[in-house]
Order: sequence, then C-alpha cells, then structure tokens
Amino acid sequence: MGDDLDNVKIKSYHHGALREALMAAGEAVLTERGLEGFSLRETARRAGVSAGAPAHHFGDTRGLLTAIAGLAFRDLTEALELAAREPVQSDRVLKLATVYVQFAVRQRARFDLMWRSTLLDTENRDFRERRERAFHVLDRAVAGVDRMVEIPLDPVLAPSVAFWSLAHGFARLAIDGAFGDGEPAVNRAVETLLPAVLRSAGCS
Amino acid sequence: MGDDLDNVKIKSYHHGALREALMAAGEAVLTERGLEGFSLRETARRAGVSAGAPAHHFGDTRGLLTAIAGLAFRDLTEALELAAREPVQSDRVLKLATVYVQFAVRQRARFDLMWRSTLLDTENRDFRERRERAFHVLDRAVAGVDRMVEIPLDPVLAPSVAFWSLAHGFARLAIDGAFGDGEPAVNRAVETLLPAVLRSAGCS
DNA sequence: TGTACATCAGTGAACGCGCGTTCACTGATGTAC
DNA sequence: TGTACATCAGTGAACGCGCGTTCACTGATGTAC
Repeated sequence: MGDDLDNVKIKSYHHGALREALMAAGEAVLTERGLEGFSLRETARRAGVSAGAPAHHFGDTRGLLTAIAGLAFRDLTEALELAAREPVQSDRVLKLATVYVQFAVRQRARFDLMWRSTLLDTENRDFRERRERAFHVLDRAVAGVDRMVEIPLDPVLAPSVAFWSLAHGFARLAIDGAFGDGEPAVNRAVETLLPAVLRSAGCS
Repeated sequence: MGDDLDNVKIKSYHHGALREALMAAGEAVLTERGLEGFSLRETARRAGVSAGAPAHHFGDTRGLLTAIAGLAFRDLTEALELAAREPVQSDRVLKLATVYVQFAVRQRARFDLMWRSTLLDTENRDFRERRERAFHVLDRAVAGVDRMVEIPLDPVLAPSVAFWSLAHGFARLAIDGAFGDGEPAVNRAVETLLPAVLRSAGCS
C-alpha cells in the first residue's frame, strides 16, 4: 500500500540523488544506533544500494560523516540565528542557551558527531566554514557586535567563549547523564536547572 | 637487560595481581589508541595474558571500562581536592577550573571514558559513588558550604553546576579542537583564554 | 606433616560476527558529429 | 535524427581484519582433617 506512489520509478540503475539519500540514511542510522553504532554498510543498505556505492560520492566513511556533520552545523546555526532575534539581551541569552542545549539533547547522535573530530575530516573546507559560522552567530548574539575572527583565541572573545562553554558543558553533562538518566530527568534539568544556572552566571 | 630484575618470577600460572595489571594495561591502550581504539584483546595481550582471562575479574569489557572510569573519577577528585585548599575564593575557582581542564586535556582518553555512559555500567555502585564524590568536592569548593545532595538538580546548586558546566564545556571544546588543533593551540587556550573566560563569567 | 579435595584463576582454540574497502564489471547517460 | 563513444554511477563478490565471548580444560592454591 502506497508502494505504487513511492516507487513510480520502481528501479533504475542510476539513483539520481544518491548523495542526499545516503546522508539521510546515515542520519537515520545515527539516530537509531547512536554514533558508536554507525556503519557505512548499514547506511548503504537503508539507501537500497550496494556497499560500494557510497565511495563514488564520499570517498570513504569519513567523507560521509563529515558531510553529515557539516549539515548539522548548518542546522544549529539556523536555530541559533532564530533565537538571536530576541530583542532583550537577557532573554536572548537564555533563549540561545536553551536552543543550543535542546539541539544537543534532541539530536544527540548528530551533536556527538559534530565534535568527534577523530571521525571527521576537519580539514574539509565546507565543514570548517559551517562550524565557524555557528560560532560567529553565537558571538554576535552574545557580544552584540559584528566582528570577524578566525579562531576564537582572542581574549576579546572571552564573554562569547564563556557562554559557549557554559551551554556546551551543560548540554554534554545533561546528555551524558550527570543530571540523571532518562529523558524525563534530562528535560527537567533543561527546564528548571538551566535558567537558574544562567542567572547565577550573571547571564541574565 | 633489566629482564632479570623485572622477571624475578618469570612465569607462573596464576598472575597474582591481574586485576590491577589489566586496569593498567587498559589505561595504556586508552592513552595510545584513544577510546575509539580500545579493545579488550589488546589489553589482555599487553598484560601478557590470554583473551579469556579478563572475564574472571570483570565479567566483560563494560566491567573493565567501568572500573577504569571509576579510578579516573577518584583521581580527578583528588586533584580537585588539592586545588580546593586555596584560601582565596577567586583564586580557588581559577585553580579549580584549571585543574579540571588540565585533567581533561592531559588524559584525554580517560576523560572521554568517564562520560561515555553507553560504554559503562552506570548502575555500578563504586562508579556512582566516585562520580558523585567528584561533584561534591567541586560543589563544596564553589559554594563554600558542605552539604549533602543526591542528584545535582536542586536550583540551590546552580552556582556549582554553572561552574561545572563552564569548566566541562571549555575542556571539551579544547579537546575537540574548537580552539585550534594540536597540543600547542590547546595549551595556549588553557593558559590565556581560560582565565579571561572565568573573569568574564564573574568567577573571579 | 601429610593428604584429599574443592575452588580458583588461568589457557587456547574455536565461533560467528559485521565491518570497510577494493576491483573488474556493466548498465545508463550524455555528447560530438 | 542517428550513431559512436566516453564518462559516469552503480553492482556484487571477495578480501582480510580484529573483535568479544564461550567453553572444556588444567595448573595452582588453600583448607579441612
């Protein structure tokens, strides 16, 4: 049922949009099995394609994972940009942090992947740009000014890096069960503890 | 050379202290290969013992990793306790954060392991106690009071959790290359950026 | 002090597993004339 | 409009790998009498 509609082009030697299909399949595998359980073969299987096919589009596993991580950074940037529109500074910071932490909690495997640099090609231009952009949005929102910085090592960036570290650390601790195991405990932490934490850090 | 001394008891069917030897070997594997590259067989090999031997002491891989993680938490607690002795509040916080971040940076694989709960038996009593104790030391040092809390979800703990998140997030970002790749970049971040970050967060 | 016996802590061989990658191949597509 | 040909995007079988765990076994240790 529904097969007729979905399989209008029942089968053809060439897929047409395999690159996108593989990335989607890869994200599905990540979601279901977690980053530790990821496998290229399983991803190919889900995309309905042989195990050798991905090589044509991504070279190897690292290539595919890097592409997926890049997309995740783009999504995070978009979510942060939306939160950055908040006109009141104190509310903005809380919103920004909440968005960051929610992103991590709700899309755990993708978030894990974004930072597991041993599995990624961190020299990849696209990846680097997208990661950089995420930090810039965050920096602009926190500092209230627009500036161009290559690597966040300048002390001028301290407030932004402080906020970033806080949100990132809270997200990781929540994900990794430091505030209790299971979804309910994690949600409670995000809802009640996170605002208190931001307040006590003088962020609002 | 030296073999005579090291192998006084050249070989005996029973090892005598295999449990400890396996944990040490496991830590060596972690250090050399990283958490992703860990393997039980390799650990047994290094301890000079058959692949089946660890089962007698740890049950399975998870058991061994949990024991190693517990030890890491104990070490972290000790390091934090030392830093907590600092009498001046502002210096204490900076010292505490530095110790936390240095621990993560210098013993990356162990630090990774401590939080990779999918690989650990988080129900293990010893492990839970040691993890809890690390947070307590941190809480006491930051809040300046001694209190008993089970799970850090109470808003009263907000300042401690804020500090914890900040240190944890900074450590992770540094480790994962967000402040630049390679040891020199990471060290520079810890030395110059971290103090600035703490200052801007009103921690000193 | 000696002996029987239970228990403990190892061995080593085998099992089955899924993995990533390679490679000669072939079917489909697009392009030049 | 038709044809030859290059290029592209797949197949599927095979390779070799190291892994964690199991299990019947055996050597060593400790204990009871």
